[in-house]
Amino acid sequence: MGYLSCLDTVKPVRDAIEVINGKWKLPIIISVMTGNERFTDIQESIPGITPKVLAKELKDLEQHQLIKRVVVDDYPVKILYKPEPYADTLTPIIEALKGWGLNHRKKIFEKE
Amino acid sequence: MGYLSCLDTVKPVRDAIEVINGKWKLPIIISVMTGNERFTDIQESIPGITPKVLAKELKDLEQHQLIKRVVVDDYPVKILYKPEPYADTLTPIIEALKGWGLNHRKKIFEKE
DNA sequence: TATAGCGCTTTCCTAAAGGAAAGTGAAATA
DNA sequence: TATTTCACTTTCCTTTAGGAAAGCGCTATA
Repeated sequence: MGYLSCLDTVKPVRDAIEVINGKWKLPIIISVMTGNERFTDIQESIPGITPKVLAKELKDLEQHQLIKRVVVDDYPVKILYKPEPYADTLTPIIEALKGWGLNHRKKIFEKE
Repeated sequence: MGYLSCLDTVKPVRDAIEVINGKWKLPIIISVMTGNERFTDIQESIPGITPKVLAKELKDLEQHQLIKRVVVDDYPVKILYKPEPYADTLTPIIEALKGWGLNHRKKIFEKE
C-alpha cells in the first residue's frame, strides 16, 4: 500500500545531479575556481583526466554557464577558462562533498 | 608553467562522488530516510526506477553501510530497508543539492 | 482454483562514459 | 632548421549505467 512521497526532495536533487554528473565536472570546476585558466594547467591539476574528456566536459560546463571560454587576442592567441559567477552557487555542494569525503576516508582507515 | 594545486579539495570530493555516484543512489537514500521501507514502496516512490536497478543500488548502499536490509520473520517473511545512522551524515549534501536544484530550475524557467 | 503481491532475478539490449594513443596545425623557442 | 608548446581532435576500444520485458518462488487473498 501507500508509499511515502519524497518527491519534494528527490526531484530537485535529480535536477542538480543532472548538471554535475560524472566523475569530472566538479573537479574541473574546482580547478577553474582555484585559478587554473589554461587547458594544460587544468589538465595537470586533475590527476588522470585525459584531454578528450577535459575538452568535452569544458563544453558541457560552458553550456550550463558555469565557466566561460575566453579567447585573448595576443600573439599568439591565448585561451582562458574562467569561472562564471553562477559557479559560486556550487560552493555549498562542493564544501559538503569535501567534508563528507574527508570524514569518509577517516572512517575507512579506522576500520581496516 | 605551474598550475595551482586544488587536490586538497578535488581528492575528497572524488571520494564522496565515488560513493554516491549515478542517477539513483541519493534518490534511494532519500526515499529510505523518508520512511519507505519495502522494496515495492521504494520503487514506487522514485519515478522511473526499475527493479533491476533498485536491487543493484540497494546492495551497493548496504555495502557502504548507508542502509541495512532487515529480514523480519513474520509469516510471511518481510524484508525492510532501513537507513543506518551513517546515512544522516549525507544530509548536508542532500540539502545542498536540493537547494541548488530548486534554484536552478527557477533560473531555467526565468530564461526560456 | 485463479489471481495478485512481494522481492527480487534474468536476459537482452543501447547509450553513454571513459581511457589509450596518436595526431594536428599554428606559433614559439633553441 | 628542429623541437616544443598549446589546445585540442580523432580513432579505437572497453566498461559501466541503465532500460524493457519477462519470469520466478513464495504467500495471501478472492
